[in-house]
Amino acid sequence: MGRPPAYELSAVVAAAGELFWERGYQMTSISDLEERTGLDRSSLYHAFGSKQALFETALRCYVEENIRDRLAGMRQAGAGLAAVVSFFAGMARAFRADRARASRGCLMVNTVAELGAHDAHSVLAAAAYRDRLREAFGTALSRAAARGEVGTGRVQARANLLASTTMGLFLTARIDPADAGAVCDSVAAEIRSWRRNKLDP
Amino acid sequence: MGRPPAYELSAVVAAAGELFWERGYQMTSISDLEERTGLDRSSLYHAFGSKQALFETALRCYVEENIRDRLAGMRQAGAGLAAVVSFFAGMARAFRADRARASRGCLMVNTVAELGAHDAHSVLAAAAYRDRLREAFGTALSRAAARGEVGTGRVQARANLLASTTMGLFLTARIDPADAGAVCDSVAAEIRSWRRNKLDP
DNA sequence: GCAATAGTGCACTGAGCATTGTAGAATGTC
DNA sequence: GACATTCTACAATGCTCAGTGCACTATTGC
Repeated sequence: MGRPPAYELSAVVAAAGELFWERGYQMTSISDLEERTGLDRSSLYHAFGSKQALFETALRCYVEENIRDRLAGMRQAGAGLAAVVSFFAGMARAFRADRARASRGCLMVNTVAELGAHDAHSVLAAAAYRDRLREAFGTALSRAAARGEVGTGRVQARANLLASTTMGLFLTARIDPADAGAVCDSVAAEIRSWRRNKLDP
Repeated sequence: MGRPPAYELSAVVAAAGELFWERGYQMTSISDLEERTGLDRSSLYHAFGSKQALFETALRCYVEENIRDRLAGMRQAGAGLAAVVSFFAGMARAFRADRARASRGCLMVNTVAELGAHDAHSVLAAAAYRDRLREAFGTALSRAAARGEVGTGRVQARANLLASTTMGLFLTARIDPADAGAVCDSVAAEIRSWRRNKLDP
């Protein structure tokens, strides 16, 4: 009972996330959020409690929306080295497809750089994000190793390296999206060269 | 003539840079800068004109102080693949030696993530920073190729990739410095594996 | 010592910020 | 249709911020 909300919560969170993604946490004011979401500040505070809480919700939503699908290909049963290459090919495509969007980089990456040690939550969220990347790369590389596509020795080290590289790509995209696309191609080429030579022992 | 300054300009710039590095541009207030530098805001404004101008000066100083020496090893005449490996070994050492400092990442990386497209100067500075990294990696890899340590085909692509990876490492360090050290080791291992097998054509 | 010059200390300004309070509007239940 | 409940609009709160104005101090050149 009571008056029904005039908005859809998920749409508000998504709109807020876009704004935080464009401008960063601190440069986004409540007034900006009012304008973008169409809600009055009183409604925002009623629904989320604080700017910080809205941001955390938006960040969580962002990660789900933007990462899950991207990593899905590497978690499939048939995934292997090609799936890892595809991930970076997809990144390259995304960077080239929408320059403006690509130049925002990644909200999670931007957040850890902006708030870092001053906000415990963002460090935890960033660690979780990093671990999801690592796990996905690790899964695909493990399968590649099981199939003999690559050696078994450096699977986790390489997965961690690729997670770090992915974050670096988002930063590179903030400097120049088209250039970041080219670096994605280089990463893909490097990964392809991990393929064990059939003549090797 | 006139009253002499009671401070040393370079020390003030360095102190301001440290603060910006710890807290980021926006979270650093003029009051914070007064406290850290020991100068009154009137002196700061007299010397630099604005918070933005002080930041740009501090950023320039930071890049010179922190990057030049790091890259020096790769610009020497005798540099090759080992110099590139050494660069990442040095990064690993630094990350492990001072956790608190390492968790600040890199001021330039943080800045491009925080201010990004909203401050044209920071994008230009970041591009220059990226290009310095690329050039240093490119120089060392070219020499390595000339000596036959690695193939000649992917030198610049790999240099760009390593520049991107380096930025990713600084972000990784913001999440967990010790872990970033481990990733540095993985990068070094990967680079070593670029060494052309002596039995190859 | 007496200008002229340059640096400093302190109070102040106006703007913008996140957050809150309150009055009213829209719903369900009886 | 009255009530409880939930949402919304708008105004105001107290606070911090970047930047400024001004009186004062320390120096140089004469």
